[in-house]
Amino acid sequence: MLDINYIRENIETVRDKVASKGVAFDSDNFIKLDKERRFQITEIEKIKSEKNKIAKEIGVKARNKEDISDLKAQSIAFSEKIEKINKTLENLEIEFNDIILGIPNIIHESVPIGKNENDNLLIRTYGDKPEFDFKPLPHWELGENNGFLDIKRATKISGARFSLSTGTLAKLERELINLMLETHTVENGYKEVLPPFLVNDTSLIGTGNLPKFKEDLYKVEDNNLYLVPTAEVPLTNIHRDELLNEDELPIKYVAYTPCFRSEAGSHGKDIRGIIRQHQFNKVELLKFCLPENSHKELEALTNNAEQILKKLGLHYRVVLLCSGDTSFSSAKTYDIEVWMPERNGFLEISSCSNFESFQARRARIKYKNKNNKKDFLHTLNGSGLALGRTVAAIMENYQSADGKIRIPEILREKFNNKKYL
RNA sequence: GGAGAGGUGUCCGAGUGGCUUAAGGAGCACGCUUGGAAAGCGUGUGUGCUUGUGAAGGUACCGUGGGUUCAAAUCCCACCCUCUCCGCCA
Repeated sequence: MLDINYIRENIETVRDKVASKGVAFDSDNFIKLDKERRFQITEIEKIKSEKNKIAKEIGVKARNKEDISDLKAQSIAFSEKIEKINKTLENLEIEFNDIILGIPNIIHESVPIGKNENDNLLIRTYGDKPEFDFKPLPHWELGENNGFLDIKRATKISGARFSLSTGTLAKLERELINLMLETHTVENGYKEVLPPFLVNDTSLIGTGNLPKFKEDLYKVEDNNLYLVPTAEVPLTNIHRDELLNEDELPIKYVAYTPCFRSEAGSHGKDIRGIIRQHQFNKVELLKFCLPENSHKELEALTNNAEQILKKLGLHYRVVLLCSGDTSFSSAKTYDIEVWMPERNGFLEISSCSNFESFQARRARIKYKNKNNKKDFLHTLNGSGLALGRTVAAIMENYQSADGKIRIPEILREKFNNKKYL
C-alpha cells in the first residue's frame, strides 16, 4: 500500500511508474473519488460536531432537571442526516480502498523499464556450465533410476505436483536445510526462527497475499487458517502492529518452512519433476531495516543467498528484474537463477526483494528514532534458497555417465565421505 | 471441550452511562538545577482520517464486529485472543 498523500502529490509519477509494471491506474477517477470522499467527510463531521454539542447540553440540562425534549428531537434529526451521508461515504470508501489496495509498489529508480523477462538486466554470472560427454538426463529420470524419487507414489498419496523422496536424496535435502541455516546464522548474522506453518488472514493481508492472491493459498476452512505459502508471511508478521526502536535495527531473520501453494493458473508449466510443487521446502531470509539503508541491505541479502550456490559449486547468474517482471509489492527484485542442464537454461532459485515501506504500511510496522519521530520501516526478503530446486540442480549438474549423482564437496563429510548419493 | 478471570496509549495502570478533554505512574524529549552526573523540579509526549497557507480546529479509535441510548471505555449480543483450574492429547 502506498501513502495516500504521496499518490495525491505525485499523481503523474504514480501513474507512469504503475504503467511500467503493466498495471492500469485511472488517475482521473482517483482524483474525482478522493475529492468527493473528502467533501462528504467534511459534511458528516460538521453534523457530528453539532450533535456532540447537543449531547453535552442535554447532559447539563438533565442534571438541572430542565426540559430536554426539544434537544432530543434535534439530535435525532442530526442522526438521520448522518446516517444518510454515511451510506454514501461507505460506498465511496469501499471504491477508494479498492483503488488504493490495487496500486502496486513504485519501482526504484535503478529498475529498468520493460515488459517481461526478456527485458531483465543481467548483473553478474558465477561459475561455468558443466561439460558432459554424454547426454545429461532430467532430474526426475535420475531420481527414479536411482530409486530415491518416487513421484508416482506421491501422486497416489496426495495427487499431482507432490513428491516423495527417500534414502540419500531425502538426507541430501535435510543436509541442505542445515547448511543454509548454519551459513546464514553463523556467517551472516541472521537469527534462526521456527515459525507456525498455519497463519490467520490478518497476517496474509499484512504481506499482501490477501485479498488479491487468495487463489494461490490453501485454506483450512473449519479453523479459518491458511497454510503458509512462504516463511515471509509468519516472519514479517512477527512485528506486525509494533513500534521498534531505531537501535534494534536491522533485524535479520532466517527460517526454514515448508511452503504450500495451490499453483492456480500454472497448469502445464513445469509439470515434470519437482520444479513446481504444491508443497516444497524453503529457507527464507527476512530483514527489517531503516529506510535509508534498505537498498544497501538488498545487495547484502542477495549476496547471502548467492553464497549458498557458491558453496555448492553451482553455476548461476543474478538478474535485475525489469519493471514489468517485478512483483506487485516489490520496489526492486533480483532473481538468482541456477543452471539446469536438461533444459539448457537458467531456473529461478531465489528472489530477493526490497518492499520499502509497502508491506510495513499494510502491516503497521514502525520504528522510532532518538527524537521520538515515528515512521514506517523497510522490509526485505529473499529465498536462501528454495530446497526442491536446489536438489534438482544438484542432481542434474552433478550427474555422471553411469547415472549416479556426485555429492558436492561441502556435504561429503555428512555422508561418511562418500562420493555418490 | 468445560468453569472462572481478563483484554484501556510506548509500557504499567485507574475508570460501572453525561463534571473524561481517558486519572495516576513509568519511559522518552527539551529545559532548570550541578564542577559533571544522578536525584529533584518544570514543560512536552498516541494513531488514522479530515479542515486550514499557517497558527489552530473537527472527527473516529479503550480486543473485533454489531446493537441499545439524545449520549457508551462503561449497558446488551456475537466472535477473537490471553491467563488460572479441570478434561483430552504427542
